[in-house]
Amino acid sequence: MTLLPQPRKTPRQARSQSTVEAILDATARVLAERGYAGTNTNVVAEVAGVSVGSVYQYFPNKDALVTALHERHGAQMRAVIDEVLGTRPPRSLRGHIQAAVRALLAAHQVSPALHKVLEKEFPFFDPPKDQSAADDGIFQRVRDLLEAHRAEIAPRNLDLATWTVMRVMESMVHTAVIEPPARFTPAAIEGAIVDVVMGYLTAR
Amino acid sequence: MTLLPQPRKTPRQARSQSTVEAILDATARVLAERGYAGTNTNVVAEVAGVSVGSVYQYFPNKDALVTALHERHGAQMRAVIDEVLGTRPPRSLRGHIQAAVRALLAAHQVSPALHKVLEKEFPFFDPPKDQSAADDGIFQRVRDLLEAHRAEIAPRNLDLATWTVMRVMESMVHTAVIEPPARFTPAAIEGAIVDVVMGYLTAR
Amino acid sequence: MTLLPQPRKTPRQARSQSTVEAILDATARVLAERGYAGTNTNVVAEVAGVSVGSVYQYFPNKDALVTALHERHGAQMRAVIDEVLGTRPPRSLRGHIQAAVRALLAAHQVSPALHKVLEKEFPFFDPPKDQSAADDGIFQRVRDLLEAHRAEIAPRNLDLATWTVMRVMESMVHTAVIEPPARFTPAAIEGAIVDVVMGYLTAR
Amino acid sequence: MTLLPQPRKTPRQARSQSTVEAILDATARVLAERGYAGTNTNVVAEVAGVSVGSVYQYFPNKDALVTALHERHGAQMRAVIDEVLGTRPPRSLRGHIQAAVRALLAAHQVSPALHKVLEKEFPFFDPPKDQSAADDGIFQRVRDLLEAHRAEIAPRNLDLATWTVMRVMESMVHTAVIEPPARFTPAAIEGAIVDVVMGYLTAR
DNA sequence: GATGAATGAGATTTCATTCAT
DNA sequence: GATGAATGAAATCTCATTCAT
Repeated sequence: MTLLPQPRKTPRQARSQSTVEAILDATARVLAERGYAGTNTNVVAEVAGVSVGSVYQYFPNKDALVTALHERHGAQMRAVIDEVLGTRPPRSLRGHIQAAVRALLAAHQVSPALHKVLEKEFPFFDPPKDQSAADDGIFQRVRDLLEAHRAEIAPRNLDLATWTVMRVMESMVHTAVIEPPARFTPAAIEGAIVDVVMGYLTAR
Repeated sequence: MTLLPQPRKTPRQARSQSTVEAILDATARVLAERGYAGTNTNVVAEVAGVSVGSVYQYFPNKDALVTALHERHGAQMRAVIDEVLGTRPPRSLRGHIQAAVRALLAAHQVSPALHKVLEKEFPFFDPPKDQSAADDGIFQRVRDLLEAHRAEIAPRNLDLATWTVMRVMESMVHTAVIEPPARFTPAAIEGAIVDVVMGYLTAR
Repeated sequence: MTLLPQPRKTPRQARSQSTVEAILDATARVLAERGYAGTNTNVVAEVAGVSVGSVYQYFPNKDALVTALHERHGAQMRAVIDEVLGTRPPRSLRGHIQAAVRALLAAHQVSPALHKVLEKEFPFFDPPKDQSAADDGIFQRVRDLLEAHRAEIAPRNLDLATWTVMRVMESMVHTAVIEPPARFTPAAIEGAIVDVVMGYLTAR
Repeated sequence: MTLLPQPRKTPRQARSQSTVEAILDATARVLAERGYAGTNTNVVAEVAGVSVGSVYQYFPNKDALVTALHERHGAQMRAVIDEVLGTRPPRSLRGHIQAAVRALLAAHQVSPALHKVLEKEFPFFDPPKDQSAADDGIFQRVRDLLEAHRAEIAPRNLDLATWTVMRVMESMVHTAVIEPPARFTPAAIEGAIVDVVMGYLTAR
């Protein structure tokens, strides 16, 4: 695959900081409203209230915009998980899983249209989950949780279990956001996701 | 929602049949190699060894190409599931789930790159889950399986359980294909997916 | 340095042959009238009476246009020399040199403005004179001439003499075309160039 | 013809002096490395280690940069010739020509890449040969040389001879720098250039 | 039916220049 | 004086689609 497009330069002055924010926010809005194909740098610049040139001042090309948004989204999701699992006093295993699923679902409700585009249209810019340092942190968090409840859980390979739990949560949340089935209530879906994770962890 | 783009005409002659096949195969290859954004009708025509004009003879526009490809893929996946679940003599519940997961994973090994593109773009039980007859068929197959094992399974809402099982299988197979974690063997991953489904179904 | 930009595809049909000609002629006119900086693909297309797309059908980028023109120019100049030196019955050495200089100067009078641009603005696209096969032919022609008059000429290294004669003729013709000094008549300049070449060849 | 772009202001302070030098040096480097088309003010500023704004402090526009550079180069070349021809005690005619050719070739070895760009763009005895006082000076120097050796030389029109000698030297030095033929040694090439000039001057 | 040259709207991208800080 | 973020006109280039042959 190709390298992830990188931001062209890191802004130092306050003015450009806010320009970058404005550009990313505009990208999010345009992407959510018009999809990837309908998104172009001129519209992004216009919505951001800057000139096209400014977009290219900070992002070498269109895809770098989407990549940056992806990263921002990933960071937000990681923060959500991190906060939920770091709760004191500690909850039960099911309590933690449920809280995490609920928080993830909630985080995706903010701008479901954006997430649809982001998750559906950009397989290739998804930074590989395996090596990223940021992801390692969250991996460790989840692993610690399983370790703390080792007595209750069935899977013996904790690394594999951690990977599986994370992937199930992530992919099921995406599924629920991208193709919400009309016949089931959000609560029912949330419950199902929690049941899947708990079923796996506490299997007979 | 707009209607799905339809093939412009249904070819009858053998020559046209093979032209359509060649175009679809080329679309698959190009999509796999260059991603959605990098795919264009001229390249597809070239790879297919036909002229652009011929592509437009059979497909009204670019999206119809991808749609048709996706339908072909969906049909293949449905056939796989259909065959596995229709096995006589019947297997155990776990036997069926395991066979289905294994068959899906195997089907995806043929051209993982293509599936990466195709399934992020369109989950493979598409088109639109709720109405499609084809999907209903597979949904019913899975529901029948759960019904037959109703005594062994925990979830009481069979519709929700069917949806959940299908989504978990689909999304986890995608995950395994799209971001195969190097540290786990394919067999371990397959086992984990089966454990997730079975854990959910046979929770305490 | 970088590779020379190559034509994107070689046209086969008669229609596209004439399109390519039209594009090159338009490039020549625009380049002559507006210089390199003032030349852009849209104007070239417009002057050629085709769409921009057609320009890019045959030339991968703007520079390829200029390169192609360069090559056409080089081929024309080589043809001129070739014809002059191939004359029967053979002239005297001075007769040949004078005919060649005169022919080169005449060839450059057709579109001096174009040649100014072509020679002044495009150092890097000048195909290296040393290895090119086309140039070898002309080199040999000149060398044969010197060989035939070996008795009359001073330089003993015929290869070096050939190179020197060719370079002097070429560069002095360019100089005369690009910066014609107002105080000397064309005939005087032509005479001076011939004197330079002959002086070198028949030095004491 | 338009007037040559002039530097916006003449810097007096030492700091400004060195800024201007830095900008010109950067222009030279960028021009040498990326050619005229690849040169832009932002890159020049960056390489010079100053801001774009500072470039515009001293040069009204991009072309003024190249013009200034060219003037610097021309002045250097003129100084070289001037020094060589002003030598005391006087040498023979051939001695002077040879010294001039050698000095010019040496001066060009410093940064051949820069000279490739610069001199195709602007011959080094520019700006406009006919009027410029600076050029008149060097023209006069050469003319004086020929005058001093009038008895030995063939051409009777000394103005034309001076023009011719200057153009031959200039264009052959360019050729030698821009397309150095690998099969001839630098000494052989230098010899050939001297032979050309001397052959012309001392023809039978 | 098949071809592929031609189209041209519209996208991406560049860069000389300005001007608020 | 110096800075460099911002500008935006104008350039380059792409590609879905058409249609004469």
